[in-house]
Amino acid sequence: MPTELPVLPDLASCCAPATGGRIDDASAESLARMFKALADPNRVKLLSLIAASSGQEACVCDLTAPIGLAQPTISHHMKVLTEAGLVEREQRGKWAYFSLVPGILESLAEALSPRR
Amino acid sequence: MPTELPVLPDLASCCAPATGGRIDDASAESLARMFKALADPNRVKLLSLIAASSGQEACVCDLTAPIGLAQPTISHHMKVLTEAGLVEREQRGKWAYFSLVPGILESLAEALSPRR
DNA sequence: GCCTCACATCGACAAATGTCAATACGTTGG
DNA sequence: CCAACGTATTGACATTTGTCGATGTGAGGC
Repeated sequence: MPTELPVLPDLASCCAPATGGRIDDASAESLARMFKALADPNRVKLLSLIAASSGQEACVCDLTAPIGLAQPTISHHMKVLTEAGLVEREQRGKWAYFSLVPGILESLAEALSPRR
Repeated sequence: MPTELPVLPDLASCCAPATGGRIDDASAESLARMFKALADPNRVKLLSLIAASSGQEACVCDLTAPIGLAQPTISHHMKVLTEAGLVEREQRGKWAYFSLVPGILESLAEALSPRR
């Protein structure tokens, strides 16, 4: 099977708890990679918009106006979110629909919860 | 009351849920600011080390060796974490002790939890 | 008072990031 | 097949970021 999948964080290693013990290098990097995707206010807004949309999905055309950035910039941010494993992309006709990866935010939240 | 507090995220606005509705600009920026502090693997490791330490606290001298970075770099990362409101700094004698801000990770986790 | 220790700040540098205009790509409708 | 539309990619640019060596600062110990 193809190794070297560059960013897609397998859920197993992505969400080892950050607290409650010394974290290993791989887990720290997986976690940091996902947090980095959330480290931009516009990407937080994008996620929020998608989560608030009916069906938990939205296309780029729905996101450009509320955020107030140019279309290529929105595409760039969506690529970052996708490669971080936070959203999924599905092409339907001319439109690209993005939706939250099920359970990913819960997993992230779990990684943050202390004590376990 | 003093406005323009530069980074310290008052818990009220920092942790408005990112999902479950369109987030406002201020909340998006507060959230992004905290995620940005977590967006570096070495800072994730630092938080993990502190959380795993007895008494939930550690000084810089305890953190330098496990992370494997120079002392000024550790100090820099701790400053980032402190200014993001994730850790607190307390000077005791010659040492600077850092500890997790109580409840902050839970609040962040809550902001990530969908549906609310 | 000095010297040492623990830590912070400064200056510099390469690397990564956010943004946009211009352009390319793929799908649909005529 | 051609034109229009929705997105993605490219190239460019200023800004930010992570890192370190050198230096500054402040508290204790002699």
